[in-house]
Amino acid sequence: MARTQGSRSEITGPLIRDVARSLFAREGYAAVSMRQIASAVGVQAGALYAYIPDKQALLFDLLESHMQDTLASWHDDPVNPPLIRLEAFVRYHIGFSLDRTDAVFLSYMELRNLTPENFDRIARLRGQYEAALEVILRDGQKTGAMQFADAKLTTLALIAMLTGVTNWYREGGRLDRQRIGDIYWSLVRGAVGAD
Amino acid sequence: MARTQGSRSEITGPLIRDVARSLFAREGYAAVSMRQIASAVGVQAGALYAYIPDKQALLFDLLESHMQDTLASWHDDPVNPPLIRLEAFVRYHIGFSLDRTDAVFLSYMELRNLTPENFDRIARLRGQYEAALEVILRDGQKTGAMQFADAKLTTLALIAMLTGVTNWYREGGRLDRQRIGDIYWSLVRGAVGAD
DNA sequence: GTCTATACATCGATAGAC
DNA sequence: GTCTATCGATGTATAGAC
Repeated sequence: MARTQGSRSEITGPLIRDVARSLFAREGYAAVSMRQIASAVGVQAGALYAYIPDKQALLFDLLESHMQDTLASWHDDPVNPPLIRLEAFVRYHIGFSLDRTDAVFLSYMELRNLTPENFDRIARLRGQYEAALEVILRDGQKTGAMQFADAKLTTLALIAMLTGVTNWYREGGRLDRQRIGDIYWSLVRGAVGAD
Repeated sequence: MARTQGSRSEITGPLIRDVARSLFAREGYAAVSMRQIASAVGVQAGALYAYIPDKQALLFDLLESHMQDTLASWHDDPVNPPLIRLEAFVRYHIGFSLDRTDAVFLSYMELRNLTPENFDRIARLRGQYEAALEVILRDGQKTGAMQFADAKLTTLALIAMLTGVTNWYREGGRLDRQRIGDIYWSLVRGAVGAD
């Protein structure tokens, strides 16, 4: 199977996604042109369409793969005490989010630029992730290790709080990741009445 | 001072801002055209430029006036105990945000579409608002009414948590505003170690 | 697989009539 | 103050050569 001259499909495909993720995060989906993406990749605009059907599919692919990664990388062990599981979730969510700030940003910033069908699919994945935290909270409530008024609201409140880290964190800043995890865990522990 | 025929400046001006705020929030600044705004207002696109210099100024005006409203409506009384002041802030922030979900959404969603100069001005206003919460937390820490590791991080974490309400709240939903305020206040009270 | 070239729509903003 | 008309730039996407 001879290679076409100039063919670099094995790197161009992923590169398009990397470039698009970065540009979308920085300037917004609607503000970024296909020409701009192509230029950063190092090809002409027309060449992009050998890899993706259209711009919308590119955005959806970025959001879907991010949500699937997020779900697939989280491992909960219901055998452990709820507080141990909650601490693991907090540290996982912060670490995972800080490793992919662009994707995290896109995943709640560009939902409105998805078609209704694509939006529903992403919302479903997001719901699954929220459920992963909610089940821990409900278990903790059951065993008496945690105390709060509403598991659903607490789930949404905690995820919003944790995800907010991506808005201000800068590599090499005042606090390292371990310390940030410690601080947020103590906030969460208090919020769920586990002191 | 005779009115020009067809002139409706006293309503068209504010209407442009209302329409733009709503459209920008729903579809994003970059995705909304001036023709779209004009159509929703009920004029032709060219007429918009009698009220605003350009699209960028329209966005900046929306964000700036929202941040100034947010700052101007908040009243803190340093004489009160820190926990009382914190509860007031929590309820104020939730209530004020839910009254203006579009503006709140824009104010952290469209920052990247501001020119650098405009961005700096909005960031400065945002910093003032964060400082309003931070001073309460530091006072609470001083008096021993609150306990947490880092006042700056706690400030950002709490604001992210509270603002998140705008992402899921729907009028006529399962919980009314009073109840939502109660639930979030108990989460915050726990987070700052005030139990 | 990538290029050049281009079709066709739409963009922000302006000019001049009324 | 608003209209019609339009400029010049830019948008997504496609066609056909190599």
